[in-house]
Amino acid sequence: MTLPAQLRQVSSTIWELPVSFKEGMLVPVRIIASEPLLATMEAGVFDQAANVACLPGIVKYSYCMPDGHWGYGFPIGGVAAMNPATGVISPGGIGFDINCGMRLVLTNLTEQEVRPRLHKLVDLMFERIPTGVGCKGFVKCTRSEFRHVLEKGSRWCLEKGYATHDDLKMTEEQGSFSGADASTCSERAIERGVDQIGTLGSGNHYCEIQVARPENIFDQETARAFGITIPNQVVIMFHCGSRGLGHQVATDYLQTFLRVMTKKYGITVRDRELACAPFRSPEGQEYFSAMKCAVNMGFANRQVILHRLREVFSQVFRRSPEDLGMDMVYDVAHNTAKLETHRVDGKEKELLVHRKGATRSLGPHAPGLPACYKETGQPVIIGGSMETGSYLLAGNGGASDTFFTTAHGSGRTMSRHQAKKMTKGQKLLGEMEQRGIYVRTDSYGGLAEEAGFAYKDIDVVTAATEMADLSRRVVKLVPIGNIKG
DNA sequence: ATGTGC
Repeated sequence: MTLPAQLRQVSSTIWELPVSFKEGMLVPVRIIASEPLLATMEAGVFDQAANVACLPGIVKYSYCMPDGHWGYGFPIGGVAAMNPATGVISPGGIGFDINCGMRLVLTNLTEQEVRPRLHKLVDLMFERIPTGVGCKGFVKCTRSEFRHVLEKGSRWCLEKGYATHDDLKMTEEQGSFSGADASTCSERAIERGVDQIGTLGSGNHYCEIQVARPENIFDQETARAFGITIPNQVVIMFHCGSRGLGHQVATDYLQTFLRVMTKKYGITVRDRELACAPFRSPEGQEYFSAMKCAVNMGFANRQVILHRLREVFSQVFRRSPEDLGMDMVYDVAHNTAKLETHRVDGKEKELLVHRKGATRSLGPHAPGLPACYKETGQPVIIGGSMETGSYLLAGNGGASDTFFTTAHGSGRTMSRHQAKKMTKGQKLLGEMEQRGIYVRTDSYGGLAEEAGFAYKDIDVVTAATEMADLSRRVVKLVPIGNIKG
């Protein structure tokens, strides 16, 4: 595709569109990418990032990460920091799946120990962790109890025996965003979410058994600090979010914002999908609270899935989760908005940072890091396609430019429809099995949509984040077992 | 992404 004529190369990994690119732009666009990745980006990405640059209160740049692609309103991979006093909050800058995120869990097992029981393990995971559209979890929860989940996140899990103190320590914001008031979530949102705690969902959500092969370790010292200490160590990575609850919250407030944005607040946007409200307005604050509830649902969801995983491994290997070393490396969200303090033009400022398909990436010594990661920087978990593997990285100081943010995944290269035309789920499953990856899925059609060829090369994406100094590669993790929605 | 969209 032809790049916009006004796109200017700032460095080997920074590409800038000036405010003259589009009428109404308040700040320039900055695309962070290597040249080959930039060439694969759709025209829509530049257009959408430029639309975001027009949003009231945006500070510094409208960013797009190296895995950026076309999304709802904002590009996926979009990062926008707003001045909270003058700026807006926009659901399109967070995504429908609020607190979609990644969790990585250690074991002290090796691939050699797991292989003989892999089928049993994956089958039991598939049985115990509900997958697919509309799936329900095992946690029986009244609506009023569910409101506690929304207000407390992982802290609720700790109270109910689904979490350890260490789990909370190893979760972004300790698995609980403060200021979540469940009364800002509609009854419909609560209805959709109440029986979905501990469920994986569908689409690109998965739970994977992976191996850290010695030849895939990029940074031995940091790998050790993150708990990767044994050759061919088995780890578990999973990807899911806040399910129906987050989706309904996004839907509800998009509607509200469309109603009040122009009429009440006089804001016009370049695209209806950028519906927003002033952050300090009643509507903006209500959405911010409901979004936090969805964030907490996302953390609780992943925490209960971890609880089930511990039971499954315990049953198959006849050892306790402690004995199996099933400790968390980290849990990090990639669809949120957060009030954070950042240094802008030499001054500390509080900003509302939208990250949509973009991962927080704190560098060494950043406040908010668990003590054990002070020297290494934050573990960053980037999921690739189910065929090609995923990465554990570490946050770098250089990410301060992007408000401490890096990429989140591979990014699709083709539509789900197109991918489904190119292969059949059952055929793919057989091919993967031959290559030593055992997969169970709720939907063969859904599996075909997630084929490796439908995604950008994760090696290229993570290399670009390293070149741009946003995060550095620690270890590539390759799949041997996978359950999918 | 989503009790899947026209």
